[in-house]
Amino acid sequence: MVKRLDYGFRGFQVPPTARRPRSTRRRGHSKKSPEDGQACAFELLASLAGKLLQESESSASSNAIEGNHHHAFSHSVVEKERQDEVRPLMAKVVHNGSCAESIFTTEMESQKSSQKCLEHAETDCVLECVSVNNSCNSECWEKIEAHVNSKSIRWENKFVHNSNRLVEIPEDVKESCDANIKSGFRREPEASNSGFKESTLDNKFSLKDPVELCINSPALADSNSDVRSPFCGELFPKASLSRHGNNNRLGFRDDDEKFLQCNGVRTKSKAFSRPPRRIACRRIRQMLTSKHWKVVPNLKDYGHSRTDEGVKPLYRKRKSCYSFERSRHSTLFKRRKFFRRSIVITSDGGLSSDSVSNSPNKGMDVDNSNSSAKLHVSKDSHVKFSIKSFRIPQLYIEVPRTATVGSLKRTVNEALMAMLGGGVHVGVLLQGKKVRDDKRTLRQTGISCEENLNKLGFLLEPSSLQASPAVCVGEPSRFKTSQPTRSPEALVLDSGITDALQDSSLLTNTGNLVESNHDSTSFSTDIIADKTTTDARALVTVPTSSTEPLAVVPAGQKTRPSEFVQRRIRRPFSVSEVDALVEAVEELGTGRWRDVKFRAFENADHRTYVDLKDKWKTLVHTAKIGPQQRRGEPVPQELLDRVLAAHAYWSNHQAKQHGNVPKLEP
DNA sequence: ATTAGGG
DNA sequence: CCCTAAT
Repeated sequence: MVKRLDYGFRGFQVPPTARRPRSTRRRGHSKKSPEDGQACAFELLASLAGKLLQESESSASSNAIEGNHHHAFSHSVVEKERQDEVRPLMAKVVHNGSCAESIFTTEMESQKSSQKCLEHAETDCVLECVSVNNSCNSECWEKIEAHVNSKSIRWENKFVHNSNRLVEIPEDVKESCDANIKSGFRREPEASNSGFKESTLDNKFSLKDPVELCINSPALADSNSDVRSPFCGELFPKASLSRHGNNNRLGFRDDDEKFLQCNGVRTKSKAFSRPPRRIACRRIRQMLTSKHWKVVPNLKDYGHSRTDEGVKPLYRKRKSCYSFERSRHSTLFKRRKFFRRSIVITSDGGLSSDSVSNSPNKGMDVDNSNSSAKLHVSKDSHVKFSIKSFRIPQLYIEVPRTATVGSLKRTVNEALMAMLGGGVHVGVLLQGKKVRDDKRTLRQTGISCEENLNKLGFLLEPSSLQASPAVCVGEPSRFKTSQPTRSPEALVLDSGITDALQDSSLLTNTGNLVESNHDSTSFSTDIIADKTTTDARALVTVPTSSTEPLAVVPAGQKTRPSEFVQRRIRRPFSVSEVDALVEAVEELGTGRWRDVKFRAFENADHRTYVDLKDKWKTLVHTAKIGPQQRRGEPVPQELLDRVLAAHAYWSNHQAKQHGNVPKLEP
């Protein structure tokens, strides 16, 4: 039968004239303003999470955890493990069509908990055990240490390297430790010959695949950063979490970088942004991008060695997030991309309008320890700061046990980058408290007092605005209602973390400082290097010299970091996405990608209309070649047939507009 | 900002 | 996926 061309391939009501003038059309970006009413699942989840955690913690002492958390969730599962063991709590929150899920692990702070630590201390699994037992406090640690020492436990089998602690788990404790491997990661120059040999974890762990690593975690309220917090869509493979709960685990990723289908949930942490913070963030950026400053990357520390073939930065912010002063700040963007990876620490000159003077390499006293920030007040009334290190909290990663250490590093790096992707906000801590008033002078704040020498701390927090770009992926709009999720998101970090971290430090160097602003799960800022103060949650160790990596120097004319733009992470289209695309094209034709985008991928910020166009191109190609030649997730032949049909139809349609004769519809 | 195509 | 030219 002959189709009326005006109605599209499938006769849908899509009058050609329906196209609004560009000026009135919606912007290509699907992002909504932070103010728009749509509730943010993340936020919701975050609050619930906090509540949950509090509850569990408070009830833990009375051994009455069970059954206390059901009410608050549409779906809640409390999987009880062996008495006294970790109890994973799975919470799923559904709100306005969006859902977010997260898994929380609570533990009983019972003696047995400590007992367990000790028990494991007899093996080479101390670290892991600590991870298992969130409640393992310093006291517990001391016991462990004492125990370890008294037992003269052998550590040779441990796969340890400085802060990179990948521990080999003895056969007899593999089971109990399972996925709770505590590891320390340290950002270090790629070139550093740390002697940390790349090795396959395969033989090191006997864990259920995949291995999940929880890197530090201030408060539950977050995402992988960072993984930053709550998640949406499908959860991790049950198998991986069912038995052995992890620490607060909010993110995940699968090896194929498939995406997590996050129904209707915006990845962007719009809900987390707060005006003040935003302003501060902007301020920082301005400062960084100001003509007076330039960031000089320490290439060695870049983390992306050319020799590593598979390095695929995945956060790379881009236009896909249509929003954001794209054209106008394209240049700035590139810079940001660069900054994103730079944790600027010190420099000489002024760091703030208060004309604070930072001087890192001045051989300042960096004595002992915990406090990574020190200051000296010189006679010239200038205060010099030396920031020793920063710590990145809360990164949740999941990798197959067959992953190599190298890939693990990359993953961590990616997560890190994603977390910092949106830029950072610098906070100042004094006596563990945030100094919020930017107007006050150092003197007024007491920062210039010698007494506060070791009580100063700096923290970097993710900019909630565009933090973690690649976390939750939206589903094609047509799938707004729940649709079974097939593949977990590639990167686990999630803007959600942003929220969690909102008030907790993302990066902190406070030694004896304690973030006292965050209620729930306040995390210890103890420097892990000091075992006696190790906090189970602080899995990331960023010992000493962390300032080396990057430095800010007075603007020069050399460095041209903008060349470090990375390629976006590859995200194969899922069948459902292809289906959505095909349907949209059938209706709209092949020359209206922008419309297709809105029609079927409005929520998938990572799919640009160009992506869709490209995908269609490849789909047409795929449909033409033999099934054996196709690669990747197989696309149902039925869909390919439709692709071909639609392609033919619209080709003719277009041709017809040029005077050719329309064709019959298949 | 979009579209169309080559790389 | 990226990049560009042309709209």
